[in-house]
Amino acid sequence: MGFNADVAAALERMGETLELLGESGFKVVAHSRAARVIRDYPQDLRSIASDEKALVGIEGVGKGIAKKIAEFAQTGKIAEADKLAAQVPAGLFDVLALQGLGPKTVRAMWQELGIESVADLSRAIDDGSLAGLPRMGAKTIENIRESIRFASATQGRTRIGTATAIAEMVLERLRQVEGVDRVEIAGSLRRGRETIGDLDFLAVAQGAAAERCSEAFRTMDEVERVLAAGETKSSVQLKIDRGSRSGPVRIGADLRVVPAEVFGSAWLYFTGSKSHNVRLRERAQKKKLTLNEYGLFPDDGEPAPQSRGVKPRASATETSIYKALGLPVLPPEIREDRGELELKETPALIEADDLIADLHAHTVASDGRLTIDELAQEAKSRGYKVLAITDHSQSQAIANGLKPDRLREHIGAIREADSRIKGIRLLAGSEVDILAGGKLDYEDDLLAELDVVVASPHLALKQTEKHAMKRMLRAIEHPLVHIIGHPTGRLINRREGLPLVIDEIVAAAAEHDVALEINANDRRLDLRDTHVRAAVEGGALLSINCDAHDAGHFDMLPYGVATGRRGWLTADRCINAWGERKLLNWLASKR
DNA sequence: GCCGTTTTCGGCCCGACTGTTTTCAGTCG
Repeated sequence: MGFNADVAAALERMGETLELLGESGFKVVAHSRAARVIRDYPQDLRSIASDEKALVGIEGVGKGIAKKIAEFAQTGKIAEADKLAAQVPAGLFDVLALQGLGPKTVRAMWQELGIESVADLSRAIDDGSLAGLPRMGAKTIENIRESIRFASATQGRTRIGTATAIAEMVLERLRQVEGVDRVEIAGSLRRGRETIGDLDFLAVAQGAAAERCSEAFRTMDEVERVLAAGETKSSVQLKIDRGSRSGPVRIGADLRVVPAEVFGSAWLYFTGSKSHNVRLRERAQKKKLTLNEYGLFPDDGEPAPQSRGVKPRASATETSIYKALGLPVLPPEIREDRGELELKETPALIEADDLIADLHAHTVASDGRLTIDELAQEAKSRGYKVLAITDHSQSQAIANGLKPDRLREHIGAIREADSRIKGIRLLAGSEVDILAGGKLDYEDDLLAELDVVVASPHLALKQTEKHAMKRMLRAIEHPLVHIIGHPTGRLINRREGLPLVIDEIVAAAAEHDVALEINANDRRLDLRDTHVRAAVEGGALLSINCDAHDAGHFDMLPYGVATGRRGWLTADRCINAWGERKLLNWLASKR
């Protein structure tokens, strides 16, 4: 999708290539780190690609990478990367991606046995030639066989909603184990990432209880494979059959069991992100301290202070460690090494309780499951004070979109319900299609009758950047539009969505006082976290909505809120978190 | 390849676990 993502992918691949060619690990890490920073960068780097000084100003980008970015902007490729890639068989990257196989082993397979793909590897297992490699015993081979099987049965990272449901099931089980004082989620799920690689759990227990906890974890019915079973750490692969069309969900899960006095340092460590942790350790080193999962210790130059009886400066809580490092306490969602260590105080990020309004919901009039009354009662029961009912517009024939006369009738029904139902304010709205050329799906006189216009792209989502930008800017500039719904139209793991230059979209939204949606549905989460960050930096308003088509969809609000928090969103910039009067005044100002 | 109020060269975060080894390399997070 955008330029940054393309450059990042090229650098990522280059790092893997260097790894397979046996280059220094530090060089590899430098490439993958630059790739990550560039992928997350809130501004489109194309605009500064010729400005080497500006590029080098980005953390993790030096002269070498800056030149590659400039080259990529000019020619669409990196000559050196292509030259290196030509030396490595393309199929080898899939081998490197297998669980348990790293660069050293894959390189040996390639150099010694001519293995160039997963298929080659399978053959080498079957014909016995793999066993000829050093350190390649029967168990290792069996593990590789299993990893190949697991990889072919898994499709990438798991959506946060699915991962949350599985994690809660595991939590409940572990919390029932006798003598286990506490169990918490860590890892990317705690940080609220849109997709989850592995589930991470942290338990507080000691002695026999710790063993019982690990045992309970490894013997759950859903465990398909045990990868590690140590004293403090267990690692498994889960298979959960949820009776869904897409088949069973497979996901890895790790459990660490620690005593209560080191809980904080362990939780910090296992929550990550990895690069946030690296930053914290660097910070610790500058203060002549050393940080690991057992605590923050004075650095005496020797390793493993915890096992030498050294007393930690902090370890029981995350708060105590951040404080001892001279940092504000940083919420998990922003622990991504995206500049959070520069913060002077804990940011007041938006919380679910701040939201008094949902401004995007569907009824049976189009493709929702609930009537106006049912939807209103559901929203009210969840504590909302304002609900906008926004059924689909006429072009969405497949979703039973409303023709103008039906919409006029619907507006009347919503107003009638609003006068009758107490305790929640109902607004008449529409989720209006932004047609391929940027025109809206209703005439202006009808749009003007609506309290809320959410303008969204649904069709023609494979447009070129040029067409997509023209289309979306036209919608943003429309004076009757309040919110741009799921602005890119992406579906996680399924569809890229429109290739938008996000800082230009943000600038236009800020200029025209239009809010950009964070659609909380975990299939969408659109805008995504890095886009939200760009919007926050660029001064645009945001709107977090559940896009409810059914009662249960309101349960997805936390994912939208987490995405907002990951983008450093504060309540004052989110229209759903404004007071009722301020919100209604703002909506009315566009009428 | 990146980075620098001790450095423009010489560092670069830290530990658990596994499997194959007689003391450790490789992988992972």
